Amino acid sequence: MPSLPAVPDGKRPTLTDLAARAGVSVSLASIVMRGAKGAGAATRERVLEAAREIGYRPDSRARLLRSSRSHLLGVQFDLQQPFHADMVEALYTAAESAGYQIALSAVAPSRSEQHAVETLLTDRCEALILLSPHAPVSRLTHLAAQLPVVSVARRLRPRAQDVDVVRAADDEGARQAVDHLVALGHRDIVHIDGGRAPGAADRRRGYKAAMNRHGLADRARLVPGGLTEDHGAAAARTLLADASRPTAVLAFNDHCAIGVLDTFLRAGVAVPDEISVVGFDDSHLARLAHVDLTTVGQEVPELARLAVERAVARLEGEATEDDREIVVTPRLVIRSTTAAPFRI
Amino acid sequence: MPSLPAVPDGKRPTLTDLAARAGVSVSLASIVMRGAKGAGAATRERVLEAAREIGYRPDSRARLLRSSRSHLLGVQFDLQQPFHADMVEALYTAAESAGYQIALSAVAPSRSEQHAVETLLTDRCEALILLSPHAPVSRLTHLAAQLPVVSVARRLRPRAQDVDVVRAADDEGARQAVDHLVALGHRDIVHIDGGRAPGAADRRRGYKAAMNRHGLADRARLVPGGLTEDHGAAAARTLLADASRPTAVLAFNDHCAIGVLDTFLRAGVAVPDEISVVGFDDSHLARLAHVDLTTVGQEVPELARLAVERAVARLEGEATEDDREIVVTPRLVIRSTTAAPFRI
DNA sequence: CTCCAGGACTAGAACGTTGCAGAGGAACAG
DNA sequence: CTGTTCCTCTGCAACGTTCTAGTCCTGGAG
Repeated sequence: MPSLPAVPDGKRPTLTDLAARAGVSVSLASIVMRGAKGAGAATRERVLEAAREIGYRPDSRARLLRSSRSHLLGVQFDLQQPFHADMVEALYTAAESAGYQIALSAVAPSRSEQHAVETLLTDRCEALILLSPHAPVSRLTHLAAQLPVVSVARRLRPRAQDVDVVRAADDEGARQAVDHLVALGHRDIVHIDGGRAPGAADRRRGYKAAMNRHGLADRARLVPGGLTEDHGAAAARTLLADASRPTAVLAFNDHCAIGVLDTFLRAGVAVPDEISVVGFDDSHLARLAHVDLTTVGQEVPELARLAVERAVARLEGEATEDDREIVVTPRLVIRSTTAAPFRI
Repeated sequence: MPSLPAVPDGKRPTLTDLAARAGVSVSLASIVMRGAKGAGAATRERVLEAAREIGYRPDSRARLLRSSRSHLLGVQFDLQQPFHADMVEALYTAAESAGYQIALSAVAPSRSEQHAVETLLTDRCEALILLSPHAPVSRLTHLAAQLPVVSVARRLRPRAQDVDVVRAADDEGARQAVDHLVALGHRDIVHIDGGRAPGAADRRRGYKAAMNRHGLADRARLVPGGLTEDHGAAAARTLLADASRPTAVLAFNDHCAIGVLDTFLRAGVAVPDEISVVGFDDSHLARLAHVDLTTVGQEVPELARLAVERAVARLEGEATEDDREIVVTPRLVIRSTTAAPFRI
């Protein structure tokens, strides 16, 4: 015999069941359940009581089907990026306070962006918030022809038609980091970059510009890196093998910086005594007590709030056409991996 | 070619639009779009072509509303746990090959489990897969009275009524780790535990039992730890402050182990030369080239497959009542943080 | 030639909601 | 007492699908 149905009757209770139980019409039950006005206090209480008794739960699909607005924002994120995890959390609360809901779709090695977006679309999301999307600009514009699209943390150049961008000022962040290091007395500052990752080009540019401005153009040096600990570790090994070791390193992101830290540690190079390290993102990794990494904060809650705000503005037709890009100034968070350089 | 705006009036195209465009009835268009049989080859092609032209996309909400089955599995996961990220990825593929879809709902400091489950329920998920849920057993059984519930990685004792459990044999994993260390020649093996975290009690038990079996009962030693790097780092500091330092450490999970590694590194204690370290989970953290942590693998794809399989079995009434718990044997992955102890 | 099987196609009723157009009353102003 | 207004409540038609029960063919068996 097949296992017993989860619920006695097997069926999940509907508005009709609820209405019957409370002895009112379906419409009235609906009114009560969504807290609309137009129901008497006594009846309201009776309906709510009945709902509790039979364990009634509104069916969001039917609800959304009926009202043409779904109030759903689709969010595409990468399961392996802590920065995305932080963003998703912030997006939940930002969306909630704007009266919207979030539908998540994950990207992973075995699940492409294309696939992720596909499911969000069939779920009838009204707008898409894509975290550091890698898709070609052509695909993004094609999407944007169908519904509002916000790209977070990935700058689009040339600006993609109809695609909104919310991002941190990566160049400015790199500048802040360099300024901080220079103020401490550093002159040999290396940047381990992020290759083709979203934001990497801007961080490179900001780094170079800042070095120039401090008259250190000839000391500027880029080392190829990437987004992961492994990339950082490899770059750090390159630096260690070198005759002239820098006194400070600006890594592409926190992950990368941690790879750097770890490699230095293993090689017996003291941080920050012998070398200073700065990360980027201020993800929760950086905040771990034993890491305590100086890093450039991306103001996650702010980015999330703006992304939602922009998506909603497009949906309600409030946004103008000439402010497609919102840039948030990052904020340097000084912790314990930077200090004045070792003087000879 | 960049197709033109979906439909003149800006509305997303529906089956009716598609049918009109292709010159067939709505029913037939539906048949073609879901690949059912009952349509001629020529017509089929014509409808598909029309769908491409107007950019038609089925509306999953309407679809699910109509067919009483939603084929949706709700997954609750923690944004901050890498192990969960790995599981989610595996769940996507497992569900897909079982003909089901996944709806994600995240747990985070600012978003409770209760809230996460709430949204999954209103989304009409047919079953719930909860990754290391912390909810009290009473709430789980209450949920399970409404729909099939699978708890992954959290053992429920006493067995909760109607709740399925899929988990790794945590005690067995701890045993494997201890056996490995003993085989290498270690005798002073410490376990940094996970407190009240799901699985922690079993790992403690497995550790103690293994130590007993090797006649090392009097050397067994527990140090309070936890799930994060910080917990591991704190525990490691305790060990370092001690007069008699162990030669090997079994940490509660990879995160914790990494905190331990880092602290040892900073203190100039060489791993594995002076002390061996073993983690738990084989999350991608452990696989990073510069970490290369010996760890107990949880067989993520297998856990995911079984969780989906079990949920589906309940839904289709195929599962019996007396095999509520599925236990998967973990597998020790030996990397480079373990070696024979330093001999005096 | 008749009959029937079966393939291609269609009409219309669900699914669980919400929104709209009203039906009854009670309260109140005139 | 009449008319008006407001409030509570109801019935019914959507929303975009799928499903059931057909209709209308074509062609092959008898």
